[in-house]
Formats: sequence, C-alpha cells, structure tokens
Amino acid sequence: MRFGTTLIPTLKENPVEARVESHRLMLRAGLIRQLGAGIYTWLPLGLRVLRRVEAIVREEMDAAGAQEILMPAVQPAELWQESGRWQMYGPELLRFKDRGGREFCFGPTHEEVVTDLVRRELRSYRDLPANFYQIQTKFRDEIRPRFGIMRGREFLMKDAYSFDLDEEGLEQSYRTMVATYNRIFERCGLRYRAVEADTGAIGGAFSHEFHVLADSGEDVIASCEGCGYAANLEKAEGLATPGTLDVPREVGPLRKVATPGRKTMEEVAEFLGCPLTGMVKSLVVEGTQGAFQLLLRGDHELNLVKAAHALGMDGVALVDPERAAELAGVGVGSMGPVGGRLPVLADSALATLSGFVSGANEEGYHFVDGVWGRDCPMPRFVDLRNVVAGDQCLRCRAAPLRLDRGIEVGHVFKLGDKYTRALKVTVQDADGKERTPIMGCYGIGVSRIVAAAIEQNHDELGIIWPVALAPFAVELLVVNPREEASMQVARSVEQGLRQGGIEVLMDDRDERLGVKFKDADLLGLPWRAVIGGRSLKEGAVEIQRRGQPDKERIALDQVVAVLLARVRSLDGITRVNIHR
RNA sequence: CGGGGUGUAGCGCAGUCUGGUAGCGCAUCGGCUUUGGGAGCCGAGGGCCGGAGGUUCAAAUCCUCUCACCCCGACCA
Repeated sequence: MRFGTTLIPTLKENPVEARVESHRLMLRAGLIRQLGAGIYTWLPLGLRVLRRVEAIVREEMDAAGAQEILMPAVQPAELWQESGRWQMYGPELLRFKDRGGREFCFGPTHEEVVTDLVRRELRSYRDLPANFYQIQTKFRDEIRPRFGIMRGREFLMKDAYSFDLDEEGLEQSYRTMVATYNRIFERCGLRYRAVEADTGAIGGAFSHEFHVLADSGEDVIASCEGCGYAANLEKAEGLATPGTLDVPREVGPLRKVATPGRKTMEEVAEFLGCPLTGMVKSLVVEGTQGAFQLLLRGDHELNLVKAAHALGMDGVALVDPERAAELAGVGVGSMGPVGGRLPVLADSALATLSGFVSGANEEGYHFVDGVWGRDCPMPRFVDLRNVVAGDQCLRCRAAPLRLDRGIEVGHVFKLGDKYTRALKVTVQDADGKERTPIMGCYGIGVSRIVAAAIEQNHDELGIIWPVALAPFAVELLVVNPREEASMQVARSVEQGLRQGGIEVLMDDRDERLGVKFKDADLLGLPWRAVIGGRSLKEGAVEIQRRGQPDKERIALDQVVAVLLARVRSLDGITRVNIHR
C-alpha cells in the first residue's frame, strides 16, 4: 500500500481532548476519527489492526471448535422482555421504535438472540455441546464514554456462548475457552494476566477476566508472585499485614477521651498517637435490606462488592454524610462499634485487634482500648476490604500480593441456566427426558485490544506495534521518490516482500525526509527500510527495528531475504493474513 | 445523572469583558530555493463565527432558548 494514496491523516500536534496515550496516538497516527461521543470511524490503517485482531480471534475460536455466526445488531424488545432484561437493563440499553411503533434495542450483548436460536434449532443432547460466536458491533450507552476507543459506546466485540447438557460439560467448555483466550492474547503479543473475577449480579460460580497490563488501566488486579493466584480488586482476598496492636496484650478498661475537632482517621491517629492500624473506621452503607455500619481498620478501604455479598444484597452504596448521620444518630467522624444503633458487620482484619481506638458515638470523643466482646457485642467478621500491596496471599500464605493496573480485554464466565430457563430451552437427553442446557459466555473486546496494545507499547515518538497486530510489518521509506532509481529499488523490495507473504507500506510521498521519518516513528511499524540517499549510493538499504536505536545496512540483493527472516522471527509470532 | 468548560478556516487557537462586519500558527494550492529527522522566502484559496429567536442603525461579541462535544465524580468488553 502506498502512503501517498492512502488516507493516513497524521497529526503533528496532540489533540486536546485525548487524555490517554492510546487515544492521542490513535488520532495522531490517523487510525481513527471521532464522529460523536464514544463513536469512531476506523481509517484504513486502524482498520487493518482491527482486522488482525479479528483474524487471530477467529483462528483460535475456530480451532477450539466454536462456530462463527453473525447475529443481528438490532433486536426486538420481546426477546428482552422474555428474559426480563428489558426492565433490568436500564439506560445503558439503547432503545428505539420502528415505523410501526414496535420496540427494539441495539444489542449490547446477545444472550437472548443466541438462546432463541438454540431453542429453535437444537433438539437433542447430540447437538451438544455447542459454542456459537460472532464478531459484532455492540452499543452500550455508557454513562461517560472516554479514552477514545478504550471506553467507546460503539465497539467491536467477539462474544461466544456455549451450551452444555450438564455442569461437567460446561466445565469442559469453560476450560477450553480459558485456554483459547490465553493463546489469543499471547499471539497478540500482549503482556496480560488472567484473573479471578467477581461474577456480579448473574451470580455464576466462576469467572475470569483477562487484563492487558498497563499503568493507565482503569482496573486494579492483585496477584501473588509465589503461587500465581490473581484476582481483580473486587474479588481479591489477602491476609492483612498485622498492625502494632495485633498482638495479644493486657488491655486496660475502655476509656473515653476528648478528641475535639478531629474527624478523619489521620487526625485522630495523630492526636492520640495511635497507629492507623489500631483504629476502627465506621462506614454506613444502604441497600435493599436496609442500612448497616461497616467496620474497617483505619488504613483499609471498603470494597462495596464484597459488602453487598456479605449482606446478601444485589448492591449497596456508601451513603452521603448527612444520611449517615441521620441513620447512625451521630456524625460520620464520631461513629464507632461501642453503643452504636445500626447493625454492624466488621472486616476480618479487625478480629485480631486488641485494644482498638474508635469513635465514641458522641461528637468530639473517641474510645481507647476497646475490646471485642467486652465493650461491644462480638461482631461478625467477614472480608469487606480491598487488598493492599503487601498483604499475604491467602492461597499459599508464602508470598505477598502485588497490585497492578490492567485493561480488561476479555471476560469468561459460567452463565448457568438463567437464559435457557427464561426462554424455555430444552433438549432431549439419552433417556428421552427434557433437559435445560446450561450456558457459558465469553467476551473479548476486539476494538479495545487495539487501544490496549498501544497503551502497552509506545514511546515518546509514537506507537511500537507488536508484530502480530501491526497494520504492516514493514515500512519502505523512499528518501526521494522523484529518483527513478530509488523507486525501482523500492518497488522490487515491495514485490519481493509481498511474494514472501508480507504486506508493506511504502512511503513514496514527495515530502521532506524529516516528515517521513516522524510519521514512520508515529505509525510504529516494526521494521523500517530507508531506500535512497547515502546508503543507496553504496548499494545498500538501511533497516531499523522500531524502538531500537541501531540501524543496519543491508546489501541490495539481500534486503528482501533479511527482512523476511526478521519479520518471521520477531517475537516468535506468525502474522496471519487479514485479507481473504 | 450532578458539577465545570468549550463550540470562530482541515487542526490548534486569539478576538467576546468594552458591539462597528474576522485574525494568527500549522495544514492546503502556486512559484523559487532547500533536501538523512516535522525547511525558507514570495504569493493565493478557504470561515452561514454550532443552531434558532431577540435587542440594536449595527451582533462572533449583549439577552433567551437549543444542540453538540470535552473534562471531573458514582457504572462496564
């Protein structure tokens, strides 16, 4: 492909609206253009990357025995009413009517459609297991789209749905998908981590997320360097590092001390000379089952997902200070477990505390030397907090947890019979009895992978594509395209590489050299070959790996062979063909 | 949804407070020079000032309404 005749509108300046590197670079390198909030056009170069991700996903899904289909993006409301999600889904679901006034939505996901398909077409246990997937444009009317492609409203997703007769079958399907996902992200050349995840409202037993590691990631994931345990922050459990009061000791009687004007944990800790780890923090949450006072160690953070689970609610929210004061009968800076009026739940890390400091449920006072069971009823201790770096791993108890930031690019989970039951799907088993199949569902954010790959692979000059995803493996940079001799060399190298199965981008623009170099750095193709100028005079072509400082001169008759070998060996990754 | 902000040439912005009929840099087009890291000089083209209504002799500028987009906080591939 020729640079000069392709729409690659690179930008010299940084777009003001882009806050993360991937968004900036995708705009600057001319991969995408914004049409509306969270809605983007993919330009030729960006589309090629998208197609590469798709191709890898397809190959691996097909190899795993999944069948590709393509379901409608527009879905009738009836199906969603049947599953109950028409009411449940909320404003994120884009709804509209056709000319006849019939209601539809633009699919944010396709459980209903695929389940409907299966109920119509599959009759027998012999039709199972089955796994259908598609690569489809989805739309979710996000509260706040941001970071460009990373959190757009319209996005490209691979979604797959497995159907099995029983739990063992589902387990097998699930394992296959986890293995497939590992291969997919490895082939993409990304540094990623698979982590255990919360199953959310659907409540299935098992769920994993796949995160591309990047400092700018919106999610936090915890992992153990000893045993390999990894989970997202919502789910991760750890053993808190003991504080100074976590040792059995003689504790005097409960004392009430004046702490005028001290509200925050830090203020009280400093005033009383007590470590944060010896303090009990009270937070008020409210949900469908009412309000509760949650207790955490002074240095810990509440995890709302865990709180909801512990309280048996779908979700809970931290209430604002006014509401908290109203519910607890005392201001937020003065609450404590001793003599409070709300039902209490305590974080496990508090169980070993002897002689804690807490609010006295009286404005301007705190209690010192509180003891569970003596000064207040023994609370129920459960995991309520976010782990912090350095907590001990609960699985192996031999190594600390570390925290990293990640971008969620894949999610697999066991759905169970939620949809097959709601839509009354049955197949006959070997005994002729009707059985309800159980489902697994498996998503990959295809377009998000493109952004995540850039987020993970760039420098101050531009993108540094992993070979597997690069829109082209090689850029041929023609120093002076008006020199017929240069162009002849360029064309023959281009042809040689193409015959070797590698597509190239030839920058044949009549631009100043500096412009072409800058654009080459920005686009970030893995190899750059400079044709012309001083090297060509010596019968050579200069090649350079993007991101590496050293340049090599290769004799003209060797260029094609060398580049082919280099591209094929890079990262040990085979590039797949994206066209036809 | 709440809070803040911006819409003026393809991009980035000034002009708005204090009304007088639109400007700068980059990009584009032409010419000359230059040619291994975003060139220099000369010249040119391009703007219903987001939209609608109002005030005024006169509106990018003041008023009202509206639309879009961006940013900051609670949600998710």
